[in-house]
Amino acid sequence: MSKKQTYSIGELAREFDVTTRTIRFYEDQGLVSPARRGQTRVYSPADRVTLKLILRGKRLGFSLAESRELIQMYQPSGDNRNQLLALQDKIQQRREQLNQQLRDIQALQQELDDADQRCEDALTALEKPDHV
Amino acid sequence: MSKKQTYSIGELAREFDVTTRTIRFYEDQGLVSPARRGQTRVYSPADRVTLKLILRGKRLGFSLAESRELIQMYQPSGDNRNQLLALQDKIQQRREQLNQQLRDIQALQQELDDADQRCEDALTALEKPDHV
DNA sequence: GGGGAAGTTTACGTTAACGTAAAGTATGAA
DNA sequence: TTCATACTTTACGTTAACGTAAACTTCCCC
Repeated sequence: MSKKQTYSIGELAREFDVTTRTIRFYEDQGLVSPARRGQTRVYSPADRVTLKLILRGKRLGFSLAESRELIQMYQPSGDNRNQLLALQDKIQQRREQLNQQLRDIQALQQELDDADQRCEDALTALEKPDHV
Repeated sequence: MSKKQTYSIGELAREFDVTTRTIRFYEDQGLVSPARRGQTRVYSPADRVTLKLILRGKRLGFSLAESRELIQMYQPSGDNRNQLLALQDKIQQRREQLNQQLRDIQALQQELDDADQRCEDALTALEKPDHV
């Protein structure tokens, strides 16, 4: 009725612009565990979300190990108090890392603006060589 | 009068929490070019800024090649019009990449908040087992 | 003048994250 | 039936970003 319920490995590879090798590698590393129909992998919408998380992590420079942690934060095995507290600790650490990245991005944006301005100035100087 | 004018490789390594091997490696890759006093490397404040840029790039998941580009944006060889225009193009591409990272961070922050909330709920449920 | 600390070069080793190739299976169209 | 396409496993290859070790010089201190 609504969205597609399963995906082939090729479909996901095309959608996320990675190779099937990459997706199988993530499975090797225990990041996704698609169902099987015979030999063939069958991915659920939840698997697709997991892939999205991994690739978003990649764009932020996360290693696969870090992304694995993020994914586990999504499925808290909420029976043990200490595990939950440890998880909150990790969540807090991630928050701080993200805030650092935010500061880095803002600094870089400022510097790109400056660099752009210097380009403009240099171009203007080229157009009007001795216009005082 | 004001700040220190030169730095040894060891000083910078300590300040930025990397090994001297790392700093020499960056030199190998053409990212920094410190002066020499005899054999010994002598780093200027500008070299120090360059290192800062590299490490900030690292925190954002940039490769050294990408950081090299960023550094070159900082020192525009402002004599050629086409080079300047190409540089502005690259600056624009970087801007877009940073904006993507911003969106990724915001999405992740939201999800971390959700995950944290689920932890809280699970913990609360543990404390008050059958409080209706 | 003998350490010790910090610097140097050279070079092989290591890890992550896939790439690439080989060889086989399944399935639908012509 | 044969061909193309998409899937599978297995396994060796590759690149980036350093780590690590060896062997050497310089300088300072007691």
